[in-house]
Amino acid sequence: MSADPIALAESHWTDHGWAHSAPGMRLVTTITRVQQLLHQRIDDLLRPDLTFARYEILMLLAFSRRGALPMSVIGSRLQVHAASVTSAVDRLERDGYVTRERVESDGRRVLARITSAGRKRAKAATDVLNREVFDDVGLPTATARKVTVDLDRVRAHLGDACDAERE
Amino acid sequence: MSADPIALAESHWTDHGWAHSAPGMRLVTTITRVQQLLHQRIDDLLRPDLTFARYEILMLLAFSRRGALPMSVIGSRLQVHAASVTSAVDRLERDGYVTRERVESDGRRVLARITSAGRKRAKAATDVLNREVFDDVGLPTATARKVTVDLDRVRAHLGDACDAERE
DNA sequence: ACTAGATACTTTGACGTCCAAGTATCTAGA
DNA sequence: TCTAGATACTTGGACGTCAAAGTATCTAGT
Repeated sequence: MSADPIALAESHWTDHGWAHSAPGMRLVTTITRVQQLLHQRIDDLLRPDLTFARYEILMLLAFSRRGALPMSVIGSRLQVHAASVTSAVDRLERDGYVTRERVESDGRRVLARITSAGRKRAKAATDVLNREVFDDVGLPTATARKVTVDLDRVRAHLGDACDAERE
Repeated sequence: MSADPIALAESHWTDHGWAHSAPGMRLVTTITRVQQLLHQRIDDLLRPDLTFARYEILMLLAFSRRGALPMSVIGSRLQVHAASVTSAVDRLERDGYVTRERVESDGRRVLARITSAGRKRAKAATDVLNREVFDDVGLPTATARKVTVDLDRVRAHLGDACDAERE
């Protein structure tokens, strides 16, 4: 019997009469585990002043035309809750990578703006992540692309608007 | 241009000269997003008394020979930090699904034991998750298996001991 | 001109993640 | 017999997730 906890769980599923659900269960658990490993690795590389969540916000701002975006747009683009954006931007502001300013023409809106220290940190973080994570995820590029296409179908199935719907 | 935030990010990556890293970045971000969607869906189905983390512990105990396991074994099997096990078992105990008892022969060890209410809840939760998530993840079974195999290679690459190492 | 409803953001709280530190117990070796 | 080092678990804290609620601002319609 395998020592892999996920393979073990699949065996249990089958033994208990849920063979039909076992492949789906194994895929879901595997996705959860891979995400956990990736995030541990990425957070290790970005420590102590960045996490993946904060890094994503910095990159979004770095890519934007004026280096600033309303908080609601950040939440929408990263597909996270407004409260999560508030929390992460709080820390980026604390560390001097971002500033916040109210939009004069619409008092409801807050712009998060990347600072030059933030741009510099974003660049350094990207260099590390490209080199240590993204350049080699353990699959040949063609396979990585194929897995992404398949996972886009899972995203579409779960309600995400993504490119899988255009195929 | 695509409205998919992840596809957009890949375009930015390529535009900034990081084309080599772009497929890896897209896969990593897609895995993160799929995991987020899956967990939102699963937690919605298990609310209000279970989360995926707690459900996994219940299933581990339900599958075990005596319906009880030391906390350290739970952490090891689920590959989470001991403090996370403490937190989740606290809540399972609060809700009457699990009890805790110190091992007489080894005072360091605490056994978590599933109660009959816990078994019943685990069964009901499995029925719901099998029907609503695992039976149809948006991919044909053969494709789901193939993606799992590929993600196992990513796990192995990141240091997990799993079946990918035996192939 | 006014207001109900919508939008934007923050705050509070629960949750589970990990890290670091603390407490309790066990054990191999001297 | 004793103790240093190891093991097991809990606690405190930071973090980011979401839900719910609160506060502030905007706007379409009357």
